[in-house]
Amino acid sequence: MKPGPGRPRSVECDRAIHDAALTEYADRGFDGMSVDAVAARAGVSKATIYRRYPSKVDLVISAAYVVAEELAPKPDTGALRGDLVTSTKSLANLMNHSVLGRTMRQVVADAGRHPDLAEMHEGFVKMRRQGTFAAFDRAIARGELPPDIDQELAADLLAGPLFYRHMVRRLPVDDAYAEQVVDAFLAVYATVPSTR
Amino acid sequence: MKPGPGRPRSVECDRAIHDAALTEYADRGFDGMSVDAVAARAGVSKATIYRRYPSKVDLVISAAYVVAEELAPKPDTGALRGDLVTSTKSLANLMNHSVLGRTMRQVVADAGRHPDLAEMHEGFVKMRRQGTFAAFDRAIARGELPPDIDQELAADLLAGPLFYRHMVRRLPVDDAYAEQVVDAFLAVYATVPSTR
DNA sequence: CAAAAACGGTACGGGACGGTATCGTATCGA
DNA sequence: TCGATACGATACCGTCCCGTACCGTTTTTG
Repeated sequence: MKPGPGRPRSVECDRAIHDAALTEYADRGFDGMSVDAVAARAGVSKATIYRRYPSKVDLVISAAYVVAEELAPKPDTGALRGDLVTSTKSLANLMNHSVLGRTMRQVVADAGRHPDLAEMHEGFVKMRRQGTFAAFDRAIARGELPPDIDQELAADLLAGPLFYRHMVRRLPVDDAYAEQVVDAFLAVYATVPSTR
Repeated sequence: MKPGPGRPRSVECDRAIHDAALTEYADRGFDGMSVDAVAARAGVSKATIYRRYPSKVDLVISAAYVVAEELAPKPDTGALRGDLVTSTKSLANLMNHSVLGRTMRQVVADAGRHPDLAEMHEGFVKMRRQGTFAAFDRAIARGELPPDIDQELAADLLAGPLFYRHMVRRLPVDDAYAEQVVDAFLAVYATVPSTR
C-alpha cells in the first residue's frame, strides 16, 4: 500500500515461501514440518520467514488462504446434473492435485490439535457446501428436486464417496467416478429423469 | 507358551501399554506421540515397553491389531436392509468411540508417511469391505440387488458419507444418520421395495 | 537357595526443532 | 548520498524425543 522508507519485501520470496510451506505441510503435516525445511525449499533464510509471520501456524494459515483464492467454483450450467458434475469434478481435481490432495489428508488429523487449522478447514468446507446448496436451490426452483429434501444429507451423499475414496482408500478420483456418484445421487432425489 | 526360568511378563503391563499407546496415538498421531508419554500414561517404565517392542512403530501396530480382534462384525439378518443397517451402525459406533474415532483421522494422514501404518490401514479397510461385499452377494442371490451392480462404487456410496461426516465435517454420526444413508443407497439399487 | 528374567527409575548420546539474535550486504525512497 | 529496511547466513538457547544402558529390586522356576 504505502511503501515506507527502506527496501521493500520481495514478492518472489512471498510466493516461494507460500509454495514451500504448502509442500512441506502436505509432506509432513503441521507438527512434522519444520520452518528450516520451508526456508531451505524456498531458497530463503529463516529470518525472512519470521519477518513475515510471527509463528509457524501463521505461516501455514496464510499460505492456505492464498490457495483458497484460486478455488471457489461457481458453476451454473442451467441444469442440476451439469452443476453437480462440474462442481464434483472440480473437487476431484483438487484431490488429484499432488500438493492439495495430500494437504486434505493432513488437515483432517491436524484440525484435532490446532484450533486455528480447524477453523480454517471448517471455513473451506462451509464455502464448498454453500455452492452445493445454491445449486440445490436452483434445481428446486426448476422442479428438478423436491423442495423438502434434506440438503445436509444430500450434500454428504455427493461429497462423501469422493472423500472416502481419496482419503481412506487412497485411490485416484477421476472424472468418470465423479459422474457415477452424481448419477447415483440423481437416482435418489431427481423428480424428473436427468438428461445425459 | 513355555515359561522358562525368570519372572514372566506382566499381562497387566501388556494391556496398559496397548491402551496407552492407542490413546496417545489418537491424541497426537504417530510422529507427535512419544514413547515416554506412553510409558507415563501406562504407569510403566520405558524399558518395559522397549523390552516388548523393538521400536515405536512396532508398538503402535501391535496395539492396533489388538483392537482389530474386537471388531469384525459379520451381520446376516436375512435381508439386505438389515445387513446394511447393522454394519453401517457398527461403523458409526467405531467413529463415536473416543479413541478409535480420532485414530481413524490420524491414520489417514500417517499412512502417507509410514508404509507399515498404511499396510495396516489397508488391511482394516479391506476386511470391512469384504463384509459388505458378502452382504451384497447374499442380496443378489435373493433378488434384492441386480447381479451386475458395481460393488466397489456401491460400497463407496455406503461408507463414504459416514467417513465424510466424521473426518471432514467433524460431526457426530448417529444411528439415524446411518439409516438415512442406507435408505438412500437402497433407493439407488434395490430392485424390490425394501421392508422398513 | 540360586539362576534368570522382568520391573521402575534414571541417565545419556545424538539429533531435530521453534524462535531469537547478530552481522554484513543489498535495495529502496528522499 | 543517507537513512531505513530486507536479505542470506549463522549461531544460539531451551526443549523435546528415540533408543540404549545400567542400577537395584521383585518375581518366578528349578
